[in-house]
Amino acid sequence: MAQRVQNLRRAPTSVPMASALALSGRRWAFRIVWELRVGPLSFRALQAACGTISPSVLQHRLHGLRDRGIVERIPRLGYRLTASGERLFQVLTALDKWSVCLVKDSLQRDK
Amino acid sequence: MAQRVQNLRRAPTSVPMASALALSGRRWAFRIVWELRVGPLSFRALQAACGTISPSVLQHRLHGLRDRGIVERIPRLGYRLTASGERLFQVLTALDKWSVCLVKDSLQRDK
DNA sequence: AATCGGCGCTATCAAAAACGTAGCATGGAT
DNA sequence: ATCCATGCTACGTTTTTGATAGCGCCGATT
Repeated sequence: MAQRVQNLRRAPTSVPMASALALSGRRWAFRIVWELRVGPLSFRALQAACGTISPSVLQHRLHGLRDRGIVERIPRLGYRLTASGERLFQVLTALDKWSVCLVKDSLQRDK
Repeated sequence: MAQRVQNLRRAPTSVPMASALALSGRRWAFRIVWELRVGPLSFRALQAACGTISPSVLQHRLHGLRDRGIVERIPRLGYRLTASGERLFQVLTALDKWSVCLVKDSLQRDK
Protein backbone atom coordinates (compact mmCIF):
# COMPACT_ATOMS: atom_id res chain seq x y z
CA MET A 1 0.00 0.00 0.00
CA ALA A 2 1.99 3.01 1.17
CA GLN A 3 4.97 0.77 0.72
CA ARG A 4 3.86 -0.16 -2.74
CA VAL A 5 3.61 3.44 -3.85
CA GLN A 6 7.12 4.07 -2.66
CA ASN A 7 8.39 1.04 -4.47
CA LEU A 8 6.88 2.39 -7.64
CA ARG A 9 8.53 5.74 -7.21
CA ARG A 10 11.90 4.40 -6.16
CA ALA A 11 14.64 3.93 -8.67
CA PRO A 12 16.50 1.08 -7.04
CA THR A 13 20.07 1.68 -5.99
CA SER A 14 22.24 0.76 -8.95
CA VAL A 15 24.91 -1.88 -8.71
CA PRO A 16 27.79 0.57 -9.26
CA MET A 17 26.39 2.90 -6.62
CA ALA A 18 25.87 0.07 -4.17
CA SER A 19 29.47 -0.89 -4.75
CA ALA A 20 30.66 2.68 -4.22
CA LEU A 21 28.62 2.95 -1.04
CA ALA A 22 30.05 -0.33 0.17
CA LEU A 23 33.53 1.00 -0.47
CA SER A 24 32.76 4.15 1.43
CA GLY A 25 31.53 2.08 4.33
CA ARG A 26 34.91 0.58 5.03
CA ARG A 27 36.82 2.49 7.58
CA TRP A 28 39.59 4.76 6.27
CA ALA A 29 38.77 4.08 2.63
CA PHE A 30 37.82 7.62 1.68
CA ARG A 31 40.25 9.12 4.12
CA ILE A 32 43.08 7.45 2.24
CA VAL A 33 41.89 8.91 -1.04
CA TRP A 34 41.59 12.27 0.62
CA GLU A 35 45.13 12.15 2.00
CA LEU A 36 46.51 11.29 -1.40
CA ARG A 37 45.06 14.46 -2.88
CA VAL A 38 48.32 16.38 -2.59
CA GLY A 39 50.31 13.85 -4.54
CA PRO A 40 52.00 10.49 -4.06
CA LEU A 41 52.68 9.32 -0.54
CA SER A 42 54.71 6.41 0.71
CA PHE A 43 53.08 3.67 2.73
CA ARG A 44 54.40 5.06 5.95
CA ALA A 45 53.66 8.66 5.10
CA LEU A 46 50.11 7.64 4.32
CA GLN A 47 49.90 5.85 7.60
CA ALA A 48 51.07 8.97 9.39
CA ALA A 49 48.70 11.20 7.45
CA CYS A 50 45.73 9.11 8.51
CA GLY A 51 46.81 9.40 12.10
CA THR A 52 46.03 6.10 13.74
CA ILE A 53 45.39 3.56 11.03
CA SER A 54 47.05 0.22 11.57
CA PRO A 55 49.32 -1.08 8.83
CA SER A 56 47.29 -4.21 8.28
CA VAL A 57 44.14 -2.23 7.57
CA LEU A 58 46.02 0.23 5.41
CA GLN A 59 47.34 -2.67 3.41
CA HIS A 60 43.82 -4.05 3.08
CA ARG A 61 42.46 -0.74 1.86
CA LEU A 62 45.24 -0.14 -0.60
CA HIS A 63 44.57 -3.51 -2.17
CA GLY A 64 40.90 -2.74 -2.46
CA LEU A 65 41.55 0.69 -3.90
CA ARG A 66 44.04 -0.70 -6.36
CA ASP A 67 41.69 -3.46 -7.43
CA ARG A 68 39.11 -0.84 -8.23
CA GLY A 69 41.59 1.30 -10.14
CA ILE A 70 41.40 4.23 -7.75
CA VAL A 71 44.96 4.11 -6.52
CA GLU A 72 48.12 2.90 -8.14
CA ARG A 73 51.53 2.06 -6.89
CA ILE A 74 54.55 3.87 -8.27
CA PRO A 75 57.83 2.06 -7.71
CA ARG A 76 59.81 4.66 -5.82
CA LEU A 77 57.13 7.15 -4.89
CA GLY A 78 54.60 5.04 -3.08
CA TYR A 79 50.93 5.40 -3.87
CA ARG A 80 49.00 7.92 -5.86
CA LEU A 81 45.55 8.50 -7.27
CA THR A 82 44.66 7.31 -10.75
CA ALA A 83 42.46 9.38 -13.03
CA SER A 84 39.42 7.71 -11.45
CA GLY A 85 40.88 8.43 -8.05
CA GLU A 86 41.23 12.09 -8.93
CA ARG A 87 37.61 12.21 -9.92
CA LEU A 88 36.65 10.59 -6.65
CA PHE A 89 38.67 13.26 -4.95
CA GLN A 90 36.50 15.86 -6.66
CA VAL A 91 33.48 14.22 -5.12
CA LEU A 92 35.15 14.31 -1.73
CA THR A 93 35.73 18.01 -2.23
CA ALA A 94 31.96 18.40 -2.24
CA LEU A 95 31.83 16.34 0.93
CA ASP A 96 34.40 18.68 2.44
CA LYS A 97 32.24 21.69 1.71
CA TRP A 98 29.20 19.93 3.07
CA SER A 99 31.00 19.07 6.29
CA VAL A 100 31.68 22.69 7.18
CA CYS A 101 28.07 23.63 6.47
CA LEU A 102 26.98 20.81 8.73
CA VAL A 103 28.90 22.09 11.73
CA LYS A 104 27.66 25.61 11.06
CA ASP A 105 24.10 24.30 11.11
CA SER A 106 24.68 22.37 14.32
CA LEU A 107 26.09 25.45 16.04
CA GLN A 108 23.03 27.33 14.88
CA ARG A 109 20.74 24.74 16.41
CA ASP A 110 22.47 24.84 19.78
CA LYS A 111 21.74 28.53 20.23
CA MET B 1 63.08 16.09 3.37
CA ALA B 2 60.81 14.91 0.60
CA GLN B 3 58.42 14.29 3.40
CA ARG B 4 58.98 17.75 4.75
CA VAL B 5 58.14 19.38 1.45
CA GLN B 6 54.89 17.50 1.33
CA ASN B 7 54.06 18.55 4.84
CA LEU B 8 54.53 22.15 3.81
CA ARG B 9 52.23 21.77 0.85
CA ARG B 10 49.60 19.79 2.65
CA ALA B 11 46.59 21.51 4.09
CA PRO B 12 45.81 19.18 6.96
CA THR B 13 42.47 17.41 6.92
CA SER B 14 40.02 19.67 8.73
CA VAL B 15 38.12 18.53 11.75
CA PRO B 16 34.72 18.70 10.05
CA MET B 17 36.04 16.75 7.10
CA ALA B 18 37.67 14.16 9.32
CA SER B 19 34.33 13.78 11.05
CA ALA B 20 32.49 13.41 7.76
CA LEU B 21 35.00 10.84 6.58
CA ALA B 22 34.62 8.96 9.83
CA LEU B 23 30.88 8.95 9.32
CA SER B 24 31.28 7.64 5.80
CA GLY B 25 33.51 4.89 7.11
CA ARG B 26 30.76 3.25 9.12
CA ARG B 27 28.98 0.57 7.25
CA TRP B 28 25.59 1.49 5.79
CA ALA B 29 25.79 5.11 6.89
CA PHE B 30 25.71 6.66 3.42
CA ARG B 31 23.53 3.93 2.05
CA ILE B 32 20.83 4.89 4.52
CA VAL B 33 20.98 8.50 3.41
CA TRP B 34 20.83 7.36 -0.17
CA GLU B 35 17.78 5.19 0.40
CA LEU B 36 15.99 8.06 2.07
CA ARG B 37 16.35 10.20 -1.03
CA VAL B 38 12.87 9.38 -2.30
CA GLY B 39 11.14 10.50 0.86
CA PRO B 40 10.39 9.24 4.34
CA LEU B 41 10.73 5.54 5.01
CA SER B 42 9.70 3.50 8.01
CA PHE B 43 12.28 1.60 10.01
CA ARG B 44 11.40 -1.65 8.38
CA ALA B 45 11.10 -0.23 4.91
CA LEU B 46 14.55 1.25 5.35
CA GLN B 47 15.82 -2.08 6.49
CA ALA B 48 14.38 -3.73 3.40
CA ALA B 49 15.74 -1.02 1.11
CA CYS B 50 19.25 -1.61 2.40
CA GLY B 51 18.90 -5.30 1.75
CA THR B 52 20.71 -7.08 4.51
CA ILE B 53 21.35 -4.61 7.29
CA SER B 54 20.62 -5.90 10.75
CA PRO B 55 18.18 -3.94 12.89
CA SER B 56 20.72 -3.28 15.61
CA VAL B 57 23.12 -1.62 13.19
CA LEU B 58 20.32 0.30 11.53
CA GLN B 59 19.30 1.57 14.92
CA HIS B 60 22.88 2.57 15.63
CA ARG B 61 23.19 4.45 12.38
CA LEU B 62 19.90 6.23 12.75
CA HIS B 63 20.98 7.50 16.12
CA GLY B 64 24.27 8.73 14.71
CA LEU B 65 22.58 10.38 11.76
CA ARG B 66 20.00 11.99 13.99
CA ASP B 67 22.66 13.26 16.38
CA ARG B 68 24.38 14.94 13.48
CA GLY B 69 21.16 16.46 12.22
CA ILE B 70 21.15 14.55 8.94
CA VAL B 71 18.04 12.51 9.55
CA GLU B 72 14.96 13.19 11.61
CA ARG B 73 12.15 11.08 12.86
CA ILE B 74 8.58 11.90 11.94
CA PRO B 75 6.00 10.34 14.23
CA ARG B 76 3.90 8.36 11.79
CA LEU B 77 6.08 8.42 8.71
CA GLY B 78 9.33 7.01 9.93
CA TYR B 79 12.58 8.70 9.02
CA ARG B 80 13.45 11.37 6.54
CA LEU B 81 16.33 13.61 5.55
CA THR B 82 16.75 17.03 7.10
CA ALA B 83 17.95 19.99 5.05
CA SER B 84 21.53 18.97 5.81
CA GLY B 85 20.65 15.45 4.84
CA GLU B 86 19.31 16.65 1.52
CA ARG B 87 22.55 18.45 0.86
CA LEU B 88 24.49 15.33 1.70
CA PHE B 89 22.29 13.52 -0.77
CA GLN B 90 23.43 15.99 -3.42
CA VAL B 91 26.99 14.99 -2.68
CA LEU B 92 26.04 11.35 -3.01
CA THR B 93 24.55 12.14 -6.39
CA ALA B 94 28.05 13.05 -7.49
CA LEU B 95 29.25 9.78 -6.05
CA ASP B 96 26.58 8.00 -8.06
CA LYS B 97 27.80 9.56 -11.27
CA TRP B 98 31.36 8.72 -10.40
CA SER B 99 30.48 5.11 -9.73
CA VAL B 100 29.17 4.52 -13.24
CA CYS B 101 32.26 6.14 -14.75
CA LEU B 102 34.38 3.86 -12.63
CA VAL B 103 32.84 0.69 -13.98
CA LYS B 104 33.09 2.05 -17.51
CA ASP B 105 36.78 2.64 -16.96
CA SER B 106 37.31 -0.81 -15.52
CA LEU B 107 35.59 -2.44 -18.50
CA GLN B 108 37.84 -0.38 -20.73
CA ARG B 109 40.92 -1.65 -18.96
CA ASP B 110 39.91 -5.28 -19.31
CA LYS B 111 39.88 -5.10 -23.08
C1' DA C 1 82.49 -4.25 3.89
C1' DA C 2 79.77 -3.31 7.69
C1' DT C 3 76.32 -0.61 9.67
C1' DC C 4 72.46 1.97 9.74
C1' DG C 5 67.98 3.74 9.01
C1' DG C 6 63.87 4.01 6.53
C1' DC C 7 60.90 1.41 3.84
C1' DG C 8 56.87 -1.92 2.54
C1' DC C 9 54.73 -5.24 4.60
C1' DT C 10 53.35 -9.51 7.63
C1' DA C 11 52.06 -11.85 12.00
C1' DT C 12 49.63 -12.12 16.08
C1' DC C 13 46.48 -11.36 19.45
C1' DA C 14 42.90 -8.32 21.56
C1' DA C 15 39.01 -5.31 21.03
C1' DA C 16 35.28 -3.50 18.68
C1' DA C 17 31.81 -3.54 15.13
C1' DA C 18 28.53 -5.90 12.54
C1' DC C 19 25.55 -9.93 11.68
C1' DG C 20 21.53 -13.16 12.19
C1' DT C 21 17.89 -14.36 14.63
C1' DA C 22 14.41 -14.32 17.94
C1' DG C 23 11.31 -11.87 20.23
C1' DC C 24 8.98 -8.05 23.01
C1' DA C 25 5.86 -4.06 23.44
C1' DT C 26 2.73 -0.98 21.18
C1' DG C 27 -0.90 0.63 18.50
C1' DG C 28 -4.11 0.51 14.81
C1' DA C 29 -7.34 -2.28 12.03
C1' DT C 30 -10.66 -6.21 11.77
C1' DA D 1 -10.64 -9.97 21.43
C1' DT D 2 -7.60 -10.92 17.83
C1' DC D 3 -4.60 -10.06 14.41
C1' DC D 4 -0.84 -7.91 12.28
C1' DA D 5 2.70 -4.60 11.22
C1' DT D 6 5.86 -1.67 13.43
C1' DG D 7 9.89 0.11 16.12
C1' DC D 8 13.14 -1.64 18.57
C1' DT D 9 16.07 -4.72 21.96
C1' DA D 10 18.77 -8.98 23.35
C1' DC D 11 22.20 -12.15 22.57
C1' DG D 12 25.52 -15.20 20.79
C1' DT D 13 28.52 -15.62 16.67
C1' DT D 14 31.35 -13.96 13.00
C1' DT D 15 33.92 -10.34 10.80
C1' DT D 16 36.52 -6.31 10.92
C1' DT D 17 39.65 -3.31 12.92
C1' DG D 18 43.18 -2.09 16.21
C1' DA D 19 47.87 -2.18 18.52
C1' DT D 20 52.26 -3.77 18.56
C1' DA D 21 56.30 -6.20 17.20
C1' DG D 22 59.23 -7.34 13.91
C1' DC D 23 61.08 -9.26 9.24
C1' DG D 24 63.54 -8.70 4.84
C1' DC D 25 65.09 -5.28 1.53
C1' DC D 26 67.56 -1.42 -0.25
C1' DG D 27 70.29 2.77 -0.50
C1' DA D 28 73.24 5.86 1.88
C1' DT D 29 77.03 6.57 5.12
C1' DT D 30 81.29 5.60 7.19
